[in-house]
Amino acid sequence: MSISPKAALLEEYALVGRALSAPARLMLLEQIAQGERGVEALADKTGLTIANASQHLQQLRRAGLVTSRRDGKSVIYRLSDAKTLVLMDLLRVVAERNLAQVERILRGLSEGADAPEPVSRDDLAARLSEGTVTILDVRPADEFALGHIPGARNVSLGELERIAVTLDAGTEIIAYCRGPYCIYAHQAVAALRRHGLNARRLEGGLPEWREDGRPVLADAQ
Amino acid sequence: MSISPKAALLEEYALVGRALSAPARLMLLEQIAQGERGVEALADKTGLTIANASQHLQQLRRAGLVTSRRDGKSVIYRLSDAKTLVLMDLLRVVAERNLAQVERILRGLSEGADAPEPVSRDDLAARLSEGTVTILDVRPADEFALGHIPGARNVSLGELERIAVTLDAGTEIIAYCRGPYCIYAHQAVAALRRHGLNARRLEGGLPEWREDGRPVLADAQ
DNA sequence: ACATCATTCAAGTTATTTATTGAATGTTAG
DNA sequence: CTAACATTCAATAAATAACTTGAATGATGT
Repeated sequence: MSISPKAALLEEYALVGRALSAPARLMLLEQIAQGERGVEALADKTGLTIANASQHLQQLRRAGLVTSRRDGKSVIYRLSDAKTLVLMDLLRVVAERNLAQVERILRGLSEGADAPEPVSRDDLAARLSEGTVTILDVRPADEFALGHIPGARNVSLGELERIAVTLDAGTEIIAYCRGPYCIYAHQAVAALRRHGLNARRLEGGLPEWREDGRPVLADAQ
Repeated sequence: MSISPKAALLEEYALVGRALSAPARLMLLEQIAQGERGVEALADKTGLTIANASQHLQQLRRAGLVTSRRDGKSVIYRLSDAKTLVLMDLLRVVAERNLAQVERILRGLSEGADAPEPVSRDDLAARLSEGTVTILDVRPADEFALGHIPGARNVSLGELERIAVTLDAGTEIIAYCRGPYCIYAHQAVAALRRHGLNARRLEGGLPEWREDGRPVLADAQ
């Protein structure tokens, strides 16, 4: 303990903050939150080189945000626990609350259409059992396969325009995607509303839904 | 919006993480959590130069963690809201849970004496009304003056040895300091226990106590 | 044992961040 | 208006972090 313990402690706490300070690592966290994955899959999804992704993942692990295990030839990364999700969401909440820039970006996604308040997960759960709602999962098919809300229909943003005309204008549509940092649901809701449909966004994404202990359907591996 | 909105958003969220990635800024946050203060006072307390502190404070402000207002010649900084405290504490929790290094540093503070579990704020509040407990505030006098738990006695670590012999071995002693990152209370409890006293640490510090909506006594300014 | 595959390590380059210094800004008091 | 003061800005040097490339490690299957 050559330096003061106080400074040493702050250094360790700052390590956690530093892990959250690079967009590349937030992207990785978002992906890992969809379900555990190996380095190559994560690198693919995020557009990072494998070596680069590996290094970022090690930083996340050192900070205690993710853990890894070896599965045959692959190393599988997953979130350590729910605290990582809470941290990720707090980052978003603080940013959205205080950074005018974020407001502008999110408003830009709606392109004129007014974005309605998101639906809470409690509300959706209640409505799910009544069957009075259409749920759209706007994530890529492979993430949908790893787990999705029961009854949700997987639609890519590209297909959305084509599918919009087939949807019932009377039934409310609720769209969700990856979670705090994902903008697919924002874009889907805006597109649907331009078609005159009654669409809203789910608060949070699949990781938060799962974390609530609600049912998640996964395709057999 | 020259780059993708997704990347722009992540950049903004990462800004919040980056603000939490430097020990100097965590120190500043800890100080600001004691009560609002001007740049010079914060620089003094943290040992930073004024210009340096000013720049760090602006980063914290850009990230939305603190806000500032002008009061005469001074610029006063304060925490934006309770979310900042939650973020700070989550950093500590994640670090303590996963970083063996933190464990070692904290254990080193106790120097052999086994550290008991901290007392919850609920427990302390209950015991306060019964008057069956001695509360020690081990922060510097000026921070004590800005606000402290009613009935607490302000004692510096230096005075502690001298005062230990005057304390009743039968009454439980509860020590607190600045909050998540402060180690004074750890050290005080260790010292008192070496004197055979029944001492424990309060969970969290003054900022958390205040945030709970509990009474705080401040000396007249 | 050998070849193969996924991941990590190591070294070098580029880009960011930090701390310091001195000047500039904005506010109050005389 | 001017002087005094607190803070911020600007420019620099030093320290850190990010990304790339190619080699090394570790596990699996033949």
